[in-house]
Amino acid sequence: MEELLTGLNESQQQAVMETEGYIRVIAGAGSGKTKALTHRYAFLVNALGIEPSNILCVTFTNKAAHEMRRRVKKLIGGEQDTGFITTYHGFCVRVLREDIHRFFYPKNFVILDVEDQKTLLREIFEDLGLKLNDKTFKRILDKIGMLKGNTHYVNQMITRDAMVPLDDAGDLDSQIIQLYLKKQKRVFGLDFDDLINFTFVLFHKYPKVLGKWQDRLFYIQGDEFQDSNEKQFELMRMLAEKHHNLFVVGDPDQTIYEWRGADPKYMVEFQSFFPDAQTIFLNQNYRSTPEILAVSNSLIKHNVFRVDKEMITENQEGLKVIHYHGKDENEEAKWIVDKIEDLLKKKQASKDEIAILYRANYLSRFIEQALIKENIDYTIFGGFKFFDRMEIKDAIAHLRMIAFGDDLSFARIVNVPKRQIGKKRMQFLRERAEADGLTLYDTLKKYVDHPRLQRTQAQQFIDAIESLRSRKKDNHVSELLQDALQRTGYEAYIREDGDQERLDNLTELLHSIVQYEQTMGEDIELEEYLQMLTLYTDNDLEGKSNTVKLMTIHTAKGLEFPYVFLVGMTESVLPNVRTLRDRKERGLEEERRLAYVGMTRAEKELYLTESEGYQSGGVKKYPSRFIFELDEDAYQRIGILDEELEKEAKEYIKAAYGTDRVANEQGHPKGTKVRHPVFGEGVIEEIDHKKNTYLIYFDNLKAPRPISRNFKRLEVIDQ
DNA sequence: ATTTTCGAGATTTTT
DNA sequence: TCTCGAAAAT
Repeated sequence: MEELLTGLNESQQQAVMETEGYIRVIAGAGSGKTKALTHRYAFLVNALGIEPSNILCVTFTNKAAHEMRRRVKKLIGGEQDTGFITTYHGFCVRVLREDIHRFFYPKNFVILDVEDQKTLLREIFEDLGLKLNDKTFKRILDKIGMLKGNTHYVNQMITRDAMVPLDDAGDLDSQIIQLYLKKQKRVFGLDFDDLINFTFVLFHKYPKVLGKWQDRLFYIQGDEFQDSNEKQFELMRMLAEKHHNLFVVGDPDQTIYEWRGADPKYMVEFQSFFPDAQTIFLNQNYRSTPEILAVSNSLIKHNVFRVDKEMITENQEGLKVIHYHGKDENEEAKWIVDKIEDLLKKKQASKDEIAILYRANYLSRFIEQALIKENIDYTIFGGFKFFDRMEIKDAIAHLRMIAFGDDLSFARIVNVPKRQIGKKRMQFLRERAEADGLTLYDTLKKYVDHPRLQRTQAQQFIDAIESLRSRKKDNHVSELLQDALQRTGYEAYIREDGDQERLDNLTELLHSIVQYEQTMGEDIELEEYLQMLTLYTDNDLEGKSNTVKLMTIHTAKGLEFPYVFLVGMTESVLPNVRTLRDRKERGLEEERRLAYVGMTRAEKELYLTESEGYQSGGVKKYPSRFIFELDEDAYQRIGILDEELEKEAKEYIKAAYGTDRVANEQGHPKGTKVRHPVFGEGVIEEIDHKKNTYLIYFDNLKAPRPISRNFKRLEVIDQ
């Protein structure tokens, strides 16, 4: 108990021991959010004697869940099962594994990832004689996504009955969607949205099931709550309805996922959802120097839609934040790399301590080139992932074939290595499967002696799968995989290909499964393992050690680094021009929060860099408005930003959509009566933010005139 | 007619 | 770096 509270300040202690009821902790960057959460969990277990299986703790990423489990285990002892420290989706899978059988789905439903969805759609397109391009794919997927919230859709998916068209508009898209849903139902597939939607329907349709889970979960905790969307919030609210213990942690200033449905209102207006809720503020920053904090604070203050909170710190003073202005990208990159070498040599910093953050992935390019030139090791995060690799997907498909025998896995591996089952024979199988209502694999078994399947190695494939299936129960997942790759000839196939890297990857996969078995208990069911695996994306930061880390600001969320370079701080990149166009003020504020998140990752030193030149479309580059919004005495500028350019930049920013608050305050609202030195009196009809003009109807003119908002000699007429 | 090449342009990402 | 479309080459 003592131990649980050491190293915590008063408000953190309060947050830990405040155990009953609805509690929100509004905690700024670097204030120990995760610490409060882990310590509270440990407090519940150690001091109050609550079983971990009665505590649900949800996070957004597996990585966060993993980190949380690690830290909790340190405090409560490693023996205990912390399985309910998980992601929203992970939790839904657990619920569905227990209760989805109430629907027509089997316990071993298949979780579809994006690639699976693409495969299904591609098949449909091929059948229709069409080609599926990325744009169409996205559009259809979008439309399907919209349907997922529709109860009618879910109700159809959970019954044995055939699908009824959702609308009879009959345009090509809806036909395709109809076919898609039919296919999805046939493979017992659930996509990521379905996991949450089905859980909802399950809870609504079967109050007993909901009751069971409510009973079980005495305490519920939510991390990064400002990023939860309606469904996630609703799920938490439902589960907490019985015991009324919901404890959420978040920072509204770090909401950076509104564009994918997150709504900070669940955090900000927590009190209105739960009137008896309590609020605890954690506003001491333990991460950054006062200088870094001052700069970040001065930026975020410009947001209007905001719960006001100023972060403070008692940390030692450090270096002033630096803004570097370069003449072009190469100069910017060069300066950054020089600075890094400086840090490495003069300050004995290690490469691990340095991070380079940017708005969009393509911005890493120039930095990369410069780093290569100077021979500095680096790692880029957020590129391709281990589990996205072809050979890994194939290997997993073998396992899925043993466990589920689903059409998707079948199509993936039946002809790898070549078994003479190409397009034509696949087509035959698909037709037969459709007619007989069987899976592709069962169809293959049934028709293996059919003339159309002669001179194929179908029988060997069937033998391999059957023999593996018979041993499923008595073997560990890792052993099964090893055997599968041997027996089907897949390993030999990769070996012959001569690609050592692929072989190594397969070995690594085996290794990771063994590790998984060791942590989760060796008798883990194959089916469950596969479902968890689909939800798992590795974005393990410890990948390569002692390298400079490059990543987007989004990826850096929740992380901290002693030295941070926030690069490419160019107007229209950060803030991004498309965000400004699409989402107006809300967009601008989210971009500002993004910059804030980037800055507050830094512990010791923060560098903001940007450069002149031209970007796509020949648009001249100017420093980001966020640079100009910072307190001038809070940072130091390096590089010459001449007055002319600065003036030009500020004009440009004013003219671009989303003029800053100062300009708004200076401007006049719609309907204001004004006097113009030439045109005389008139009324402001419209305000065009893009062109930075008013549209004014003058009493003496027939048509309205656009007048610049910067025009100083426009007087307001008092009434 | 079909493939290849070359240059320009680029949100952000998890489950 | 990756993707997409137009122009060039087969």
